[in-house]
Amino acid sequence: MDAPDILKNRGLKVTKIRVAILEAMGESRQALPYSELQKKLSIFDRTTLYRTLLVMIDKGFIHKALEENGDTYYALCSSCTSKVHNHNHVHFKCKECSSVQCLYLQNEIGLSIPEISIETIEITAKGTCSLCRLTN
Amino acid sequence: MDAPDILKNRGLKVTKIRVAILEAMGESRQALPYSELQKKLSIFDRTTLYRTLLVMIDKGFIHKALEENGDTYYALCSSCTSKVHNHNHVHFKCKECSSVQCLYLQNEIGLSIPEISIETIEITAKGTCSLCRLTN
DNA sequence: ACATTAAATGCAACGGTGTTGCATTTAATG
DNA sequence: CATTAAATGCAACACCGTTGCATTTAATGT
Ligand SMILES: [Mn+2]
Ligand SMILES: [Mn+2]
Ligand SMILES: [Zn+2]
Ligand SMILES: [Zn+2]
Repeated sequence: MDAPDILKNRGLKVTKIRVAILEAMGESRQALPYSELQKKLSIFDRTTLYRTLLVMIDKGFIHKALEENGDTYYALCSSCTSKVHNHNHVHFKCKECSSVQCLYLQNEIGLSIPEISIETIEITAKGTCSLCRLTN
Repeated sequence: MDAPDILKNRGLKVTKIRVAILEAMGESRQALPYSELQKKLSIFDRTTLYRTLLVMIDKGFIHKALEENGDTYYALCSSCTSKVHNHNHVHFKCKECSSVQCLYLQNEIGLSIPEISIETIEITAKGTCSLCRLTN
């Protein structure tokens, strides 16, 4: 299913920038830093990009995978809706190539601390990705 | 041991802003967002604050506990040196009062994924802190 | 195909943060 | 107290987050 259909099915207007964002993120298979989205979508005003990202987060199309050193990495959601947001997966950043990806694992990771009520857990792993391991 | 001694013992010059940062963070017992440090230390130029934070991270005095929505939370290190940085602990943010703290737990949390070599893991938990739970 | 309208867009503008260069000041040392 | 490497303050620039407002556009019904 292509980007315009995805948008229609979820009751969102089909606009150029929304299509462009979905296509850019679908191709890369990885999280994209804001700075790169900005470059790829430089035909659009950055305010429009900013507001579109807000909408697409809210509607469950994308999520923030990582915020680091002022850059924010965005990734496609796997099963979110405007009502239900599920981001209980691991984010991985390669120290070599700086790529960021979502890792969907089998076993859930839980935490329990006395006195504190924990609702969500975010895990960011860092190391060397499979591609960079081959290169070395 | 007070802030000037801590700095001397680690071979750093005792300057006003370094003392002020150590004291501000020591009192709060929590991570402080950059924005708050900026306010508390407004007598200093913000470039100096910026560079001092860089040095103190490098020297193992403080670390970034959380980066979220453009604000960075800094916390005191428990046992880091300029050579060895140990941040394998959990960071917790209360959704009620926005406080951020370091949680030093017993059991280590490990992750293992085929093809990928994981070196470090960062865990951020969110929920309601003990103080806010009492208030509710 | 065309008019209607709510939503989306582009532009301007402001404040905050990250970052660097450079001249000046200061903490440590003997 | 003199020396000097380190730290500081100031200026400057780029980038990001955010908002208001006027204009354009996608969707809908006729
Ligand atoms: Mn993800
Ligand atoms: Mn910490
Ligand atoms: Zn890599
Ligand atoms: Zn709280």
